[in-house]
Amino acid sequence: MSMKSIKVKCWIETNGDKFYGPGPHELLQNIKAEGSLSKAAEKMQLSYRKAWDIVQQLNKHSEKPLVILRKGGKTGGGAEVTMYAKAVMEAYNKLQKKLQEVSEEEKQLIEILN
Amino acid sequence: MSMKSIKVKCWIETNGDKFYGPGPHELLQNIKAEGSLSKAAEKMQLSYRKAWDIVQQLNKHSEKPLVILRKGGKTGGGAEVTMYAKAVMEAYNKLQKKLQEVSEEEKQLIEILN
DNA sequence: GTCCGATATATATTTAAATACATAACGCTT
DNA sequence: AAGCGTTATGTATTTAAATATATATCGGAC
Repeated sequence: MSMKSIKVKCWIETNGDKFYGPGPHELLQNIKAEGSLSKAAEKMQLSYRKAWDIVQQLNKHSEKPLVILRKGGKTGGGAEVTMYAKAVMEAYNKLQKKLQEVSEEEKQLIEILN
Repeated sequence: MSMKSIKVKCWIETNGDKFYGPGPHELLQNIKAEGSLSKAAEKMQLSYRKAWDIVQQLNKHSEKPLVILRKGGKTGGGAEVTMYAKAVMEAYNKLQKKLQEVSEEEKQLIEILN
């Protein structure tokens, strides 16, 4: 037997460039949980440099900022996601979940392959 | 204004490895149209080598072959997709189309972003 | 049996992405 | 003013994917 399964991925583009997808989404989740960009990156085995770049792109192409980065202070600094980001994350979760459900209802392709 | 749009991609995995997705799908379409693997690859700006590898993986992980390659003969050789492949292609098209529709109905994410 | 146009396959090169590394800057604490 | 933990940023290195190149093979046509 072959054990085939359907996967779905969705993302947002702006002017044909990727803006928000699984990678940024996971990063935001980790920032929310850790309160630190470096820890968030480490958690998903991503270089800090790359994680920082992602945050720049997100904020640059968004009407309102998604992530606030602070340096210095008693904790050395930190990162947090905005309320706005939380709304985006939730809507994205909802869409991804729905798409996965739809793909699993549509059994035709899997049946043919097995 | 930001001109944001939702994109969706689906694919089939077997044992956690990608089996059938947008790339192979486009290649099969081109093989069907051209009757030649080299022409099919050229059409989508893909190296022949890579296209050939994709065909091997497709046939290797499928119950029935998806592509038949022939060498020699009056035309020098050629490639064709099987009836089975045509069924897979159609089912995949249908699923991809449906997912795109669902994603566009779910306006919530786009509304938030704009 | 030579030529033609396609597939078959190994190896080398190129390319793009990601990582690694190094160093600076910040602001609070002591 | 020195130390801390974090963000900030340029540059070098590594890695993986894809391509390029070269050559062999097949089988019908002439």
